Amino acid sequence: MSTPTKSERTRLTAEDWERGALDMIADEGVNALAIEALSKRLGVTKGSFYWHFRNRGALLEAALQRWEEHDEADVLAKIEPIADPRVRLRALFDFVARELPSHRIYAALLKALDHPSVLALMARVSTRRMEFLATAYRDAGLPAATAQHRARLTYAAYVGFMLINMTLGLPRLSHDEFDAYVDHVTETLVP
Amino acid sequence: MSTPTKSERTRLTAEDWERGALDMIADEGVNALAIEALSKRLGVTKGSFYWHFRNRGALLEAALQRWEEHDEADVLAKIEPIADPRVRLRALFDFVARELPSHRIYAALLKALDHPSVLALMARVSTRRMEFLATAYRDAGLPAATAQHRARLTYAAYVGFMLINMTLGLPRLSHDEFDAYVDHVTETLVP
DNA sequence: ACATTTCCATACGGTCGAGTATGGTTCTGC
DNA sequence: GCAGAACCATACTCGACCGTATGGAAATGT
Repeated sequence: MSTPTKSERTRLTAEDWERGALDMIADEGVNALAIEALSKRLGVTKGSFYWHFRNRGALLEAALQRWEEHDEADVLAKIEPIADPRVRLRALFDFVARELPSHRIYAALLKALDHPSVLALMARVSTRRMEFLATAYRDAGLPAATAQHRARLTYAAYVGFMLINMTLGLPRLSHDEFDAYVDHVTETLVP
Repeated sequence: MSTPTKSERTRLTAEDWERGALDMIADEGVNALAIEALSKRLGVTKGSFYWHFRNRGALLEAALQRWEEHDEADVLAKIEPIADPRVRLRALFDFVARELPSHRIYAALLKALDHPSVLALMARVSTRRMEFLATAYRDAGLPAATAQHRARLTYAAYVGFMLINMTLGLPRLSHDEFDAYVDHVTETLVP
């Protein structure tokens, strides 16, 4: 009855390191991602790490790519099929409320734009999400140019909100306040 | 005819170090602010630095405080007296277009929220600016609660725009595109 | 003019974390 | 049940900075 997926005392794989790296990023930020600290967290030593990866940058790159492909894509996958643009956009904002691991990582990455890899990733993600929003607004009947602007504004509001509420240590909105805010935003931004 | 303000071969003061630090932050980011590198930049050695400051943290703290008091305050000072809220908000957005040193630093700080001092500063600045916006919206006739939400939304859009356009390496908007965007934003957000 | 303060150079010690070298242990195929 | 591969531990080196110690040069008062 050996359960190899259980994290008891089994040997590690590259994927384990990547997941561990993402956990660590979510908890302590990108700059805190040190391989010796992560090794301790995983119950091994550096010797293990340097068998799986060439160096620290390779791990970060792999972890970010994993996040981009999995978590990031999941968000759009769950929202994209929603037909009504109003509901679709509303769903997008609602995602921010829940403290999904994906969003915790997003917020952590927002704090680490110093790093070139993180910067490049966020640039890709941002353009992708803005295009998604532009499509939604066109579906809602806005002319192309207006939809483009509104998409930019909406994404800016989104990322700005993430920054203000999750990244900065400002007093968090209560549940009711957040609902009222989201209502206000949808009324203001969604045609 | 000695011109002591000229940066030829004069001795340094604490203020010089603070300004130099801000320049360096604007150019290469907060994490690149190393005292030996800054010393070289200023044409002296570490020995000078440790006469003026206790350590690196003290310099960063002083530089940030300087920015907060001077550059930061200047922005509001120029905008606050504008009576018409529409024009006032418009002016605020217009400031983003110009590559003022103050904004370059703001963008650099946005990339370094990992650092506690930077985080605390940005939290202060954000609340201050949001309150400023809330006042503007109340002056424009919005009810208090709505004004609060709209202020949050506007500031989120502002900081998000800074992030997308200045911090991330995305293709910058042309002058015309920017104007069109600002028009769209003011029409959408300003009552 | 000379003493004192102010400012800077040089040289050193100390830390933190990345990366390497090398050998030991555990798995897997045959 | 052993050979080779996969995985990990231990013990280093090395570079980048921070911070300190100390003496010298430049300004400034008297």
